[in-house]
Amino acid sequence: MGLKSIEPFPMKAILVADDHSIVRLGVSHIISTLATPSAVEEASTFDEVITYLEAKRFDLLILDINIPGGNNLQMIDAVKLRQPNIRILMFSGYDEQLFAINYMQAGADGYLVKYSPEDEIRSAISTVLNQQKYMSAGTKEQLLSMLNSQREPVMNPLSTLSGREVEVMYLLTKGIPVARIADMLNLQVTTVSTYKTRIFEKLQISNIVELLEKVKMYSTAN
Amino acid sequence: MGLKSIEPFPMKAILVADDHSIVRLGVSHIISTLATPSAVEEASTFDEVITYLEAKRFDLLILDINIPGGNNLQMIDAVKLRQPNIRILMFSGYDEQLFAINYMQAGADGYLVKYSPEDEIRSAISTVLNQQKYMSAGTKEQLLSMLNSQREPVMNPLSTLSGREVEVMYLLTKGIPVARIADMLNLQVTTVSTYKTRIFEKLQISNIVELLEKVKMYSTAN
DNA sequence: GACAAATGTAGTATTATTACTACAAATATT
DNA sequence: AATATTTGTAGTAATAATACTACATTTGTC
Repeated sequence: MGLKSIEPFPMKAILVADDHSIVRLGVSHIISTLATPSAVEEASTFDEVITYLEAKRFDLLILDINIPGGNNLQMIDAVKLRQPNIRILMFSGYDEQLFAINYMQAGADGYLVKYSPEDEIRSAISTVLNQQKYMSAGTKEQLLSMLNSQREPVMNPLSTLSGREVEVMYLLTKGIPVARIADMLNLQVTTVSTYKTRIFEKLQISNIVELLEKVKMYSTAN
Repeated sequence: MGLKSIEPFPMKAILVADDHSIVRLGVSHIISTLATPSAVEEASTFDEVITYLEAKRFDLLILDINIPGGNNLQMIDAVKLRQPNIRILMFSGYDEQLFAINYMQAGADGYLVKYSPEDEIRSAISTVLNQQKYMSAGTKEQLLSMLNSQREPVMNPLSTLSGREVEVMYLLTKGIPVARIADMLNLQVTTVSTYKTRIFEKLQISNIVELLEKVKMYSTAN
């Protein structure tokens, strides 16, 4: 701790992607309190994220699931394609652990919900920056019980949905019509319709109102 | 400006209510950069807000519309009941100007969307703190055009529905398809469809999910 | 009481959604 | 490895929902 010119901890480059500026501000603020000195850039759309990734190397991307232009699992691939070694910490507004598992499997290094206390956010960022995986206690538990007994008694029906199905399910709960979902995910309308059918089958429901009930019932109680 | 003991600007007390801790952090950070020195408290549920309000006087409440335990217009009354002179700045994740008008009419002093740039958030907070109303350009415009045509007082849009419309609306919130509603009410499908269209027009919505939100927001059930 | 607006009702034409069906690729199971 | 499921994707045909339009009653207003 003497020589100014020798940096034992090289500056880390972090990209914070969220469409809410206060969230970016909060996250940047937390980052500024980390032991690791870091330079933060901010993006508010997924396109901006891509632009940044093509212009400069980053150590970590903190990515809001709901970012405009993104909002799907393919985001992970799109990011890793540009920078295979970047760390990705998903940052989500929903407590839905469901998403967590899917994104982790798709290659994310961590999944953090926005209502997590400040300390947890800080520790999640450090953890992922240090090349480790981060998972909230709840997510970890869910993953374990999932690996453990595959025939658990009371299973969360939402967890039986596949990645794509969860994406569509989420959009459906926002009241977005099938045609527009197809558009957003670059799929045929009939494809989305197939997902919808499968979702309804798996959850044993027959309309959006029931879908909202199910989601409320099984996702809030985390 | 010499005497330490004379405070020309007394400390303001601000309560930031949002279930996302980063948002609270970001807002607190912005507040700390204001000219007005302020003491910030944080709440993450509406119950906590009430508890705070009953314990201590606040100058300003920054309130997330979607806060757990709240999420409806009655929040305003609940707050003003405890502290009639408190200023309220609504902070919302949705851009929906619809909500804005409703909350302003219900007594809020400002309505701010979360994705607003930092400067706008800062200025909104100052504005409301200084006893003025804050509105985004878009909201202002909408409000004006609304006042122009007809200045009806705080109106519950649900109460503008006719008898038949209410019947259909109710069935719709149960997730019952149009065809079956027609059956139940012994009407033609197209008739029910017409009601549905009129309901959606009156409530300014475009799908069932939004219908449920409206009903939740305005139903006195809470 | 006259005229305007709101309400209850429905038809036609168009658009959106769903039911089936299919099939390759990825996973899981034996 | 061989076989069975699940998942991601989409086409065709059928069904449901909507946009417009229309019109006779109420209901409200000057």
